[in-house]
Amino acid sequence: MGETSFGFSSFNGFSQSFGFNALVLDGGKGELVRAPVGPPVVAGKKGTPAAVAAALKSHSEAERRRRERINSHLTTLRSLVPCSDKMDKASLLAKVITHVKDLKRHATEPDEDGMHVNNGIFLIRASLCCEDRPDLLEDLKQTLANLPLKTLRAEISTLGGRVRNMFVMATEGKVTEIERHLIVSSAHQALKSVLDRVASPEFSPRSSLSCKRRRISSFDSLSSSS
Amino acid sequence: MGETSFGFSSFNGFSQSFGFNALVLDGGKGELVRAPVGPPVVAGKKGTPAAVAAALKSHSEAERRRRERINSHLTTLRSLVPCSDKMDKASLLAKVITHVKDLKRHATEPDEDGMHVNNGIFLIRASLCCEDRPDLLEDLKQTLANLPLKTLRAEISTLGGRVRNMFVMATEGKVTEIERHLIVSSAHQALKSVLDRVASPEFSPRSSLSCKRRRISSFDSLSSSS
DNA sequence: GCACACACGTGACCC
DNA sequence: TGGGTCACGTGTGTG
Repeated sequence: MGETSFGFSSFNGFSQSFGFNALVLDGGKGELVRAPVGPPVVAGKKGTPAAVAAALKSHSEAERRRRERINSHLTTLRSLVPCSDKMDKASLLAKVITHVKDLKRHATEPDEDGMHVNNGIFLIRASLCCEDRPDLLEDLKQTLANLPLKTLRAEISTLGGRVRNMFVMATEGKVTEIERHLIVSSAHQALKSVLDRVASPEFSPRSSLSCKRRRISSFDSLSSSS
Repeated sequence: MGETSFGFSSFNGFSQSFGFNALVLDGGKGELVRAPVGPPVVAGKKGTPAAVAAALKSHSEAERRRRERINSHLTTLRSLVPCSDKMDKASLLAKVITHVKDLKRHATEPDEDGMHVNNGIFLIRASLCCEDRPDLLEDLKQTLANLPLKTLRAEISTLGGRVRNMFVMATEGKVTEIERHLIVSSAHQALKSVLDRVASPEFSPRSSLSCKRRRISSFDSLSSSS
């Protein structure tokens, strides 16, 4: 049986290229493959040699299809998790595991701190509530454009002369923990300067700004003023 | 070489159990394994028979370790994605793919409507802001217990005689789109009745309730009252 | 018997 | 050169 194993092994290199033709070729040369050993070593157990050869072939083809199915899934997984190109199979799966865990973790604590981590890409949610002024929106737009973030969503609502803005921004690519803190603090700083430009604090005691997990919520600031 | 292949195949069953001992045994019986064929069939190409046997053994062991690594990752993945027990390898990977896609999709639309979907399991975020009263919390606790949801997170803050609650709740299992709507609306209804029990609306004009995407935000209600 | 899925050892290839 | 990964065919078990 060992011999037939080896013989078919070499033949199957061709069967991959030629597809079904190889079956005919294989069936024709089936005897040759088993020739090197004199006696019918183990193969005598089953039916005619041609039949067992055909069965073996369909078996290997099925196995090949199975491998292709698995590997195609692995490549789509590779495209789904970042930086997994040219990574070995086991490492890819390990990365998929941590990725799933990360995503799952953030799915169960939504909106806790206004920031979501997605495998190196960060989402920052900032909200801002203050008195309205003529060019506030233009100011905000400029400020956001100068940040190393792209704005995914923005919500603006006004009521009674006050304006409330909410943004969801994301880093352009993967960032380290340190870069994350720098970006967040600079975003906070920038939005704070926008607030300062609205009016002097003593004239606008009810402004609020939320960025990252430290939030001066609109609820708090408005309640304390009432 | 075919013979050695078959011989090692049977031997490896032991090597798995006995580990390194099998190598010694193998070195000692190396000749015996290849004995059945008289001439040095194919093995003449490389070094001493014992050497090639040792190489082959370490090779197959390395491959076995590789398989174990991959499979262990697959089993942890199986524990991570729901309903993937007793599922074939390819299907498992397919499920992992859709799972990752789902999680990713909801990671990029955070907090949009206070509800996150996770493969049939729904997260509902509800927040509630009103005047405090003695047994408000007990009332809330009862109300939530009667909903077909489990509470994942709860935040309570009070300020100036007002109380603000935030809950993240999840369905116990997978639910359909229709069930989702029913659950959400019943949750909204239940929480609304809690608010009504605080005081008559005319005495508590600044109560707010957020559930699902229709949100009477604290900002709106508080601003309108100021 | 047939179809399917898995683990295994092995040749080829790459550092 | 070894130590690693990969694809392959095959043996084997399950339905």
